Amino acid sequence: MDKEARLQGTTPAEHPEALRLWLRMLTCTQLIETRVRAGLREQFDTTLPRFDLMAQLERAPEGLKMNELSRRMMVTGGNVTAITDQLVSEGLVQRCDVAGDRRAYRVQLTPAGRAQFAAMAQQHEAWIVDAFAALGEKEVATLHRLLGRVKAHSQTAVPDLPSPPGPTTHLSLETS
Amino acid sequence: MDKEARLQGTTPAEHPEALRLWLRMLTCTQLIETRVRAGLREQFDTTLPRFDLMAQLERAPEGLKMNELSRRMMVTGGNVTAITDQLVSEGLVQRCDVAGDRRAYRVQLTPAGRAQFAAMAQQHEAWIVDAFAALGEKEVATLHRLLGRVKAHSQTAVPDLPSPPGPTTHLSLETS
DNA sequence: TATTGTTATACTCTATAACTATA
DNA sequence: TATAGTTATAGAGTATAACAATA
Repeated sequence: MDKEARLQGTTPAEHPEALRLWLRMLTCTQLIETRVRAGLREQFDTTLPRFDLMAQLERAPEGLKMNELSRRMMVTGGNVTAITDQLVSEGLVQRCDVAGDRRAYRVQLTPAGRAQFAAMAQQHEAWIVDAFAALGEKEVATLHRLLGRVKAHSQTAVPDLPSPPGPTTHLSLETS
Repeated sequence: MDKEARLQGTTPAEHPEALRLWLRMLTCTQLIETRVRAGLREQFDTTLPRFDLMAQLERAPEGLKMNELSRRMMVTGGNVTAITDQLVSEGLVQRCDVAGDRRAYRVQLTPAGRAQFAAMAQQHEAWIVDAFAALGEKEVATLHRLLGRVKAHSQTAVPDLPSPPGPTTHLSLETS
């Protein structure tokens, strides 16, 4: 590959700090995510995508179509079907017919699902609060603000990767 | 944005800022990671774990044992074998006998591997620098410092999850 | 018996694509 | 023909466990 030649001279390593920041951020994210996943599994026998799906429904009391769930979870349809099937079989969500379109239906939390989600959400928040307990209120705000800039830049830049392979999981919750 | 607020409204929510920060951080991480993965695949026909393995070797010119690679990559041995096999078959790394222990060997970058890694590392750094281009030097430093506190807290706390399921990938690079 | 590394297998999370049934 | 949803399959990335050879 002659790509080496082409890549020469792009950055003479002027910004190693960005690299260090990235690795640290990745480490933090993984530490927290691993903890959340383990907690969800051990305490609620569930997974992050399932939690995510229920979180979406919790915010839409009238229910969501598979369509909408897929879009909001940033995941393709087949996966949503599989997760929904599981949750239905456990009585946590239900599929309700949509009047006027016999192809579609709305997925809703059942009372049992709503109750379980409440418990999970509370515990989830506790994990997250703990994860950032080393920071003060102001520092959390600073972090949030700076990452907002990073996010905005990442989302607008690079139109040559328009519809990438897709996120790995459950990022859906950041709606902004 | 209003959806975020609605979500937080569901919980008693004394610390919704931590939750919002977490979701934003997760989004940022995934945006950058997705981009890096896509770039590695498209421009170098490789993956993040492969890149990570080569990065480890680049820092250890004398080579590393499978053992060491496994530990540094925070991944179990079978996976390291598989990745190493691939890289060997492409001539990017080689297995050298270890004098005095016929069970083990050292894995080293070949000259071709070293050359390819140099190109990849340069491009990788460019992606990362771009990802944080919205921030100034001081802000990058601030982020790095604050996340250092988060990391330290996450690593020391919660001894009840001693050896968790393990990270998803390539975090190894954060050595500190 | 302990350690190094390999092999075989399985699980999680995701994607693509072919398919059914409505519209 | 287009859309809603399902099914089947594949792939990346990881884990565990049984195994070989050597220590």
